[in-house]
Amino acid sequence: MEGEREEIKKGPWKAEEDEVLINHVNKYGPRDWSSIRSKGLLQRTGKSCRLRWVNKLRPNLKNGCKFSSEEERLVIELQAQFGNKWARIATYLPGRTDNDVKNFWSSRQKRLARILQTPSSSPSSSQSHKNPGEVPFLHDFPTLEVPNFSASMEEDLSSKSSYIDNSEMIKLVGLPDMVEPNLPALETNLFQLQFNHADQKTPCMESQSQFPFPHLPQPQPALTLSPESQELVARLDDPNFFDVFGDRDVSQELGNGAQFPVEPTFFELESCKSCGKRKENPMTPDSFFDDFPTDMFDHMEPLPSPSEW
DNA sequence: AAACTGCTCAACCGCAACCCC
DNA sequence: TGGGGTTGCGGTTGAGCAGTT
Repeated sequence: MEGEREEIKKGPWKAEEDEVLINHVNKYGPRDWSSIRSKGLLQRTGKSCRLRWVNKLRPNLKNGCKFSSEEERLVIELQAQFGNKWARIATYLPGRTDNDVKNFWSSRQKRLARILQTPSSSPSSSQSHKNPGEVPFLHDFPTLEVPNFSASMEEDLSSKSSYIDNSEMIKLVGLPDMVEPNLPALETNLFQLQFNHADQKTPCMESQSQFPFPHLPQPQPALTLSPESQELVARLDDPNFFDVFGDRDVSQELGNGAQFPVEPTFFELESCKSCGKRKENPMTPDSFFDDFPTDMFDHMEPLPSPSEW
């Protein structure tokens, strides 16, 4: 109880504090956090010191870099696989912390929740969601239907013995894969894709390339689409495809029973995220996708969170 | 140009697991 | 083996920034 009398400093860290913390880690390694305070080095809790180190001071962190499209993909897929196990997910993203992943995911959730808000829904609905890892908007928007192709894929996949686990596969499949169904094994092409668009990358991509992504826990097999899904994919190229949505309000459309909200394409995300700006063109296919929440599909699975498995 | 809105990021809190005595 | 201390994790919050109106 003595310790409580000592003032515990909170709030933003100063450079001097960082320096002290770094020195401590250099001497003793990233441990004994509580001893930093007991030795009087810093008036911070061990917890706070650890957090500061892990989130900001640790070497090889990609501070200030937006998530690349590959990273986004990984997060989406790993979240579907592991649930809100941010620390675990972060281990697959070199240079990213669990906090980064958490923040990334939660901002996507917020964005999506806001986009899906209909006039009839309670304005506070998006704020009342206690668990961002779940699918709040599905509860709030009962008329939002699970996309047909997803359901059909479920059936389709369940009949294919090559898939490890039906429910898991459904979660792992992202639309970019469907848009580029001919991509062979995704994981093996990850870097190729990355380098193909290296000129659009933020500088931090260079450092990213120094840290090859470790293998995903479960490699994605080449995607096989159900006939319905393939038809849907084919329609993405159809100019009339966009007539389905036209200039209608997306949220209203969803409220009437969603057609099939579509995740931005891989390359759309690429150009959008890396430059950090939205496209101006009002209704190009790209901007069209841009107006959709990028994670709309990520939450369609009716299954409980994988963390409950 | 100012006000407003949304987004990102850093940090805190509570809880649970782990470790050590 | 139990208790206290430490560490790790996930959820949440708030400040500051950027974009939009």
